[in-house]
Amino acid sequence: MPPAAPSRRLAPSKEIDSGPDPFAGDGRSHTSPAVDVRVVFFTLVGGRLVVALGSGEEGAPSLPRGWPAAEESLDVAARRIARDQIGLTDRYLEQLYTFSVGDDGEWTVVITYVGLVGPDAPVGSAPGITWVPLHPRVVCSEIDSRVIEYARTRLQAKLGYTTIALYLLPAAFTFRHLQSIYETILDQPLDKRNFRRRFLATGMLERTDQVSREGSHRPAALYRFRPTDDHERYLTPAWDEERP
Amino acid sequence: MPPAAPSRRLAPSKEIDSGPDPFAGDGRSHTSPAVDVRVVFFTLVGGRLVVALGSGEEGAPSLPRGWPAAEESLDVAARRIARDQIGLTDRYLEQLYTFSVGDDGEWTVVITYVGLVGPDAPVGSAPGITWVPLHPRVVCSEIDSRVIEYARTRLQAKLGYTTIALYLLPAAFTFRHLQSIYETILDQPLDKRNFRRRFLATGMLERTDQVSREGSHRPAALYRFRPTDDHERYLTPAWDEERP
DNA sequence: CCAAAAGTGTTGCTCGTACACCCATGA
DNA sequence: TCATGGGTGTACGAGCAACACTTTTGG
Repeated sequence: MPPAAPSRRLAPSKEIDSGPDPFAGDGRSHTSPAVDVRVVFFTLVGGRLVVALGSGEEGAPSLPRGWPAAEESLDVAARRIARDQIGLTDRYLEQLYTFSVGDDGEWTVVITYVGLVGPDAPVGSAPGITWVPLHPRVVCSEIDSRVIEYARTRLQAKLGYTTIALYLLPAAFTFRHLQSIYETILDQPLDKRNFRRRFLATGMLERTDQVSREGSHRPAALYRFRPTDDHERYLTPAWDEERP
Repeated sequence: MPPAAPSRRLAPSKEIDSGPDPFAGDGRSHTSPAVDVRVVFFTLVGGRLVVALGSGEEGAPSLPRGWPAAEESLDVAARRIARDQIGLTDRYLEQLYTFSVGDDGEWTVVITYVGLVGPDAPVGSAPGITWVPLHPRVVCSEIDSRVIEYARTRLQAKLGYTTIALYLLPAAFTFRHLQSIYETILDQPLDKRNFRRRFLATGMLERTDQVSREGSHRPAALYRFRPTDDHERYLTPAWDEERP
């Protein structure tokens, strides 16, 4: 790869380590970009993965977004956006990626989050939010579209080594339900017996004494996740949390 | 979990989806935080993992940092910082995490990167940069210290399912050398035969016809990585790349 | 010939996968 | 009694971990 031309030097490079001070130097009022936070919230509706979209500037669908309040932590800002715009109080939410967009003079650093909600949450009750299926295609901006696609990829990967599927389920659920979530997100069929065995082997599930009676067939036992919270968090640090 | 008190409303919450416009609303000149980019560069020196530190505001050691130039992409900014401050032109570099710090009125969004350099790079030639071992402790700010620790954790994890060790090695290396890198970073001894077999099984290595003669014992064959670049990149997208 | 690191195979176990039938229920 | 999904066990193969001795060189 070419060693990034030494020409264009918009930021002072002499300072080995001056603290960030974007208002110093040149005459411009700010060299600092805008900062916006966007959340990609998934849930499952009718066996399809759907994402929450609001309506953007000209009514075009776009990811719910906002900017952090003064000195507000990013995680808190993301949760606030989820609460105010989608109506979700507290669900799985994880930072995804940060990048900058800056073609048209609107220079913005975008911090993205992925979230998951289950059917117990009031999906559908937020005004201005529509939940749209990922297949065959989500119509939105190019950038939002790539963010959503990346979020889905990460979700898929993470399903392999965590139990975040928990967040897509109601408190009690059948094995069939659990399996269908994996099948939907991984987009491949799974063997019923192997799935059941492996999941039981983890010891994360607890069989309740209730059953699900629906349809003219044998009722299914309802399970729930054992209340050990060592799911989810894996590599993501707990920084930037809950600074009131 | 408590549903995040509805009190504190520092940012306007009425807007369902106004685009980011940090200069709107209140009378303050900017609600937008400063943005700074910090890089955590690791290498191995004498079998120890070391990190590149510059000297910060009051001469205290701190991670090399800077802020992105106007409309400069974050990845490009991180590479520029690595080049200008540490003297590394092009090495492994990956986004780590973004968080905000904002206690003292200095409100800053910090985007962190992890990088790796091998012994072929001019480590030690950059003025103002010192490479300090991670053990027993790195003396620097609390925040930088946590960033470094998280970077190390991620590096460890990633060593398991990628071949980023490649970036810590010279072009040709012995099996012992390769293994010692894994042992250093994972901080555990590995079985010589199993290690060799598994690594050979991946087909990523190529035996050269050269040997390493050092010490009064049998010379070791030198290997190199086969030039297939499907190492490293796994989940991290290629956004935000090389926008000149 | 001695020290010191390089190099090499086999075995048992664990885990994942493939696969087919009986069970309980409502209609 | 029939249709429908719920629930169960086994056998094979791949891959990983444990483990010790011979080889090649320099001094």
